[in-house]
Amino acid sequence: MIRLREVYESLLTALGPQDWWPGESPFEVMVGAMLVQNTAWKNVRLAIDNLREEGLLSLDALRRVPHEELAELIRSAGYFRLKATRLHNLLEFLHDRYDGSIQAMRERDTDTLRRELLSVNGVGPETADSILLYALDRPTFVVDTYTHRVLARHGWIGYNADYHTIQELFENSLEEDVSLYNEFHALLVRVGHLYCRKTPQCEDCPLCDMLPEGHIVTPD
DNA sequence: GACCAGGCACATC
DNA sequence: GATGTGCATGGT
Repeated sequence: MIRLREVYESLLTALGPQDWWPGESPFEVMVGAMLVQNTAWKNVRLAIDNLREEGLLSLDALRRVPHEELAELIRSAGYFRLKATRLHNLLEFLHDRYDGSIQAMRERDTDTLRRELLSVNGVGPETADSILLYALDRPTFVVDTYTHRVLARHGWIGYNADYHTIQELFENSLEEDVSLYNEFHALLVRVGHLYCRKTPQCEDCPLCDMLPEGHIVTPD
């Protein structure tokens, strides 16, 4: 049985706090969550920098930008036409459902918010949970490619484990703590970048160190 | 020049 | 329900 708390402590000791989405507005976090889908964060930052330079990191401003123009501004984030459409879908949702008020969203319960977010075309489980955790401070564990791969590689879950199962694993074995979920997810992405890419770099991996002697990390 | 990255929706079987 | 495919840029 995986001791997630120990995994967390190991990662934090080895890698330190990741300080994810520091000093950014909830709205900016939402935009980032949409743009980062299946994309390197470096490319997303270029796109967000463009939006910031144009003064477009607010709902009202961004809603007024024509589709073609928005697509060009976020080109660096990849899938730019698709993401322009999906971003507009989210913006219209925020406007229609909450009159653009983050405060109004904060007053809604987490389950309802998650259902509503998932109803937006372009928002899937990870994007919804990223928004809930990183923009709205809800104790919702975010499961992404690295969460799945890192746990599976070290034999803690099966490769066929689905999103909900992995999320429950975290939420059931950890205390409900926004800061903990925030940091843990960021650490999993970081350790994934460093040691658990498609071609594993297991040497010096803090998680491989936790495994029994002679344990072989399984390939994908 | 191939390979990869903090997904998601949709088509087809 | 499972499996396959399109979407696209920029870094390694």
